[in-house]
Amino acid sequence: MSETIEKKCIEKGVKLTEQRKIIARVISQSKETYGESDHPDVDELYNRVSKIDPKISIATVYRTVKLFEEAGILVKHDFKAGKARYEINDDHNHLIDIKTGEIIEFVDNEIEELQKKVAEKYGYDLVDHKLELYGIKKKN
Amino acid sequence: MSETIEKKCIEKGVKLTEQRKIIARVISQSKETYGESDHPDVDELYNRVSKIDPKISIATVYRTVKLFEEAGILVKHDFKAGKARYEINDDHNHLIDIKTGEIIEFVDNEIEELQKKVAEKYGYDLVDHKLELYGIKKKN
DNA sequence: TTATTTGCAAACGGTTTGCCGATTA
DNA sequence: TAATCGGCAAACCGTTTGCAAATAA
Repeated sequence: MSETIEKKCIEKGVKLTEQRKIIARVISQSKETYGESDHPDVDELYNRVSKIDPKISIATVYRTVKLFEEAGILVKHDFKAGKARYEINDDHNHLIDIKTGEIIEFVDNEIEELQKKVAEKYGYDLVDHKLELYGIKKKN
Repeated sequence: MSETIEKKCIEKGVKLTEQRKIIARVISQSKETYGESDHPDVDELYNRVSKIDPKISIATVYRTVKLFEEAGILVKHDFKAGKARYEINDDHNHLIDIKTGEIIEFVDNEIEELQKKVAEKYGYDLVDHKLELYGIKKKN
């Protein structure tokens, strides 16, 4: 599981340097290591990467995530503007707990279908979409 | 139509100064003046406001849109991170043309319903949502 | 070798803030 | 009058970039 990004780099012809491999692994393993709702920002990524190789600079982290994004390997989120988060591009949506900040990932095919229909209706081909739900946990 | 924001300020107990009135009007009238797909960023807002009263500072524009947002009058968007846009909070979604940047507003009750269902499913009350579709215009 | 990548530190750009005089209730 | 607001300029902070050294093809 945790070499997904490296594989995709090879597929897409992205050169794999030592630094990029380390960054790729940190991202790939983030959920396994930190739990399902882990969505580290670039700074946090940099912290984790630093533990493996303290010589990697934050500029390299920024350059690398941007590179991976441009290759379609990662997607960028701005849940809270001013601090970008990147994660593997596997096309799910987010339900965000506005009290705790917890992030739940979900997929819903019905919604997906309707989105396509809306785009069609306006004469567009849907190439991407972003859906974020913000909620408060029910007490029961 | 174009005093909506002022009315809401009164309802919500937001003090209306001269500067705030001008900013409110510029926002209220943006679509009438600049067309349906007008989504000015703060800088552009500042430009338009300056034409009415050149003494209003950009700091005031920032403080005011934030104030209106906190009062629930405006919503903030970060379509392209790094440049916030504010518009009247009337709960529509956006279809964005990735080639031209054109922004189409739409509402779809079916999608809305499904969103609530998803939140429910995870034990949440939906309090807000953000849906952005990115598309390319079909040639036909 | 030739091209690409990295680390460093400085620059950038949108946004916020401290100060203090002006305005408002 | 007491409290809030607004203008200015400086600070802030996430992100990008120019440069020279290091690495890869």
